[in-house]
Amino acid sequence: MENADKGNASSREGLLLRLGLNDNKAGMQGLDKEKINKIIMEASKGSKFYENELKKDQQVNERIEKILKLKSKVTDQQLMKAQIKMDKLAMKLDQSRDLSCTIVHIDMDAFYAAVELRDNPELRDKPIAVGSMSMLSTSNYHARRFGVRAAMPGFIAKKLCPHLTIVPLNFKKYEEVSKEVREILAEYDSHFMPMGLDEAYLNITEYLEERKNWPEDKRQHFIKTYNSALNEQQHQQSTTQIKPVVFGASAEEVVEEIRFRIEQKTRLTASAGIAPNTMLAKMCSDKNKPNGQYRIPPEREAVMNFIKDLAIRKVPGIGKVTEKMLKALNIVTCSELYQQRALISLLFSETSWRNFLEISLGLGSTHLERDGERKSMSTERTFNEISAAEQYSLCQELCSDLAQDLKKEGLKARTVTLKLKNVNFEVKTRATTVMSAVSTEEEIFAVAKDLLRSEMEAVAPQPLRLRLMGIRVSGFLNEEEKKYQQKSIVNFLEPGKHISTTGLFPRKSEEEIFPNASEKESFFNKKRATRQQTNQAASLNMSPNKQNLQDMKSLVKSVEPAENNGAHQIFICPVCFEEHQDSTLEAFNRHIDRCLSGTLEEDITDNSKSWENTTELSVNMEKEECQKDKTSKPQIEVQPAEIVDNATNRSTDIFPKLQDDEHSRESECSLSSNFGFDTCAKQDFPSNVLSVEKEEYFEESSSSEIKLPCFPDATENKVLVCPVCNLEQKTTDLALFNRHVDVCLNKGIIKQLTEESKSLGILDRGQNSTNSTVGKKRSGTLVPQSTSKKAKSNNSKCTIESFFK
DNA sequence: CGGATCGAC
DNA sequence: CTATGTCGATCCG
Repeated sequence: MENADKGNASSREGLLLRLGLNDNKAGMQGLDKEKINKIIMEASKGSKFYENELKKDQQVNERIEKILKLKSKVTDQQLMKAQIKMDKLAMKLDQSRDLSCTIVHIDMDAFYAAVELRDNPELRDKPIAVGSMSMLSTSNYHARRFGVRAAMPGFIAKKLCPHLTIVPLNFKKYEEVSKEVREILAEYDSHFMPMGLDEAYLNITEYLEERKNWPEDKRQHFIKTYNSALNEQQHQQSTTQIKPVVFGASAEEVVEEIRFRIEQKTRLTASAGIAPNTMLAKMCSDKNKPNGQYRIPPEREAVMNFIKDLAIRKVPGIGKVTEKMLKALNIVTCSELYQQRALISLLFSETSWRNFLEISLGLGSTHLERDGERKSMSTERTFNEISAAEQYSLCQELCSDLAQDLKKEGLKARTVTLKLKNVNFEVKTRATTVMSAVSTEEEIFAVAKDLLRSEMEAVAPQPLRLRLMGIRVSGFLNEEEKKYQQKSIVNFLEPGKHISTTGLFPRKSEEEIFPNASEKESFFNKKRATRQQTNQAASLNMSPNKQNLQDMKSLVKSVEPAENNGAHQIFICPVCFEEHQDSTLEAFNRHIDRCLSGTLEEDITDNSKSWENTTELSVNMEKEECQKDKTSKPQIEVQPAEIVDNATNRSTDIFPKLQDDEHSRESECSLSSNFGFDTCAKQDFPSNVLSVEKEEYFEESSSSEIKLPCFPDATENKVLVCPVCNLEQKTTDLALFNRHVDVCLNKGIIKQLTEESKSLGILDRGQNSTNSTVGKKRSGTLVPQSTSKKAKSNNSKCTIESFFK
């Protein structure tokens, strides 16, 4: 589905984006951008929703300020080091670039709206949107000219476009159509990956190979012509298959064929992108939409060209917040993202900057991984404010729905999360992980209800004023765990009983708080009445408070007389899952304690250990176990460090003072900051100055014999580019170059831009933007520390306030 | 683990 | 009147 905000990077600021303001290319019949913005603003102003948007926007601004503060503390040395690190990585990535795949992204045009239009010819040529007065899923292109977009509430859309027809959602229909489309897609790639109902990725690499040998008749299709004046049945009769069409074997023609067949079969159009990886393919499908396609040929240069001036906002995974943060760093396009790689690596998390680097090199995944196992399942509902009793009922209903879904997939979950959104649109989530996994309505509700109650108590005596409630379950048991779960001691606790990690104090029962809850809303009550019976018994509260510990003890003990008079009670340790025939509870407890402490050596008997201790411990234990599993993530290394030279095994200072010639045994290594977009340096740094982790260093040095890739238009042999100012140096003399770098570092030489650099277009926008737009739209272009501090403060301010004027 | 946030459809 | 529902990922504490 189209994203309301996408393609809108040039719009003023984040908030406007969030509200769905958009540009209107040449609004012939529609509204122009100014009008659209005004209307949306008027409709939004003062609403709770809007207030909350302001708040969120403010939070983003605070994040930006933090980042800018961080930036101002970055030293030139750090930057330089980072530059080298990133260049090395960039080169490595570039070297392993895989252009051998042909990935296709298919995107149905205005899908829901198109389906509705197809089935309702009267609506043709009218602006329509699919959804409700409170939320639109999509709109047709006609409506978009009025600024009506997906994710916009219908009532605002109506203000923008009073003649707008809003059609309610028909999910079943869309699913059917989607299925028809998928049948076609499967012929080209049986492992294609659907993304929602209207999009899919295909890897047609293999298919293309096969098709090369196909005879013409296998590539032939027939055109059915539809007369829109006829109805469906008449179509069937009147369409004789006449004109044959033959599609070739090239990627383009194959995709033409796919789109042709989709249109023939569904009478709906699709757009498509063809590229060597998914990221590019996705962006390509956007390029000639609607009803068009675009291909990036599998050449490095073509990729780089496409990426070059592309707004980062177009990149899948970069949303409005990231866009705004990068914009604060003066980064709007992908080449700017590349240029700032050193800085970025110091300001963002490793996963983020690695991602950014790959984006800026036009890299993406070349294979379609089928989605792994489900991680969570949830359901949520928005409603008008309701009473506390109704909130409980609703909660139960959600649990019921969820339980049904869980049943379909046969899943059991360990974590239950309650999501609440209050009438001010503030969202809160509260979660508990239980020892005994849950799957039935009662089990889930037993947990969710406690969470809900806690939240109620937190604001009491005020009621919780909610507009949305949701329940999510996660932490699913795998097959093995499901078996264990049946055997283990937790089964002694009745299903649904849980050991809460929160709420260590006794709570009032539900009835205490809402004495007449069951008398209030009759409609909820029928269900409720029946459920409560089953529930009441099972969920009297199992938080590990003292009262409940009693319950737990008695639960365990209660099993004992029945079987064998307590003589040889069989317990299953909740930690190691082994069976124990301890004669007493204490003995068993000691075992658990040992298990928990990790030592199964002979115990130092401690009779004071109680269930209380063990249960608390076992909860903590569970946590620790989980944390052990997590792979510790590597820290970003900013400190000047030592690195051991592979060959000589001696420590060398890492700071990149360039060594003189003789030491530079070399492969080619770029220090250029305009890697891929402009002329690049091909001079290697001596490897002992490389500021990378050791492993990487070794890797690199072992591969340093093989030829490193050339960048597209790298022409001359030895062009040195200063890692500080990003400029080419005319000299090839390392000593001279070093001096330049030193000067750069010491004095912040950035202003001294050479003319040829300008003409190459490798300059930062910020660096030479002394133009007049500053203070208007693009206010506060960020300039590297040395030149302007005013710009910075300017920047953080240019948000909503300016809009109000 | 729990909570908040982002991003996509 | 009237601003979604579901899911995965990531970051921080």
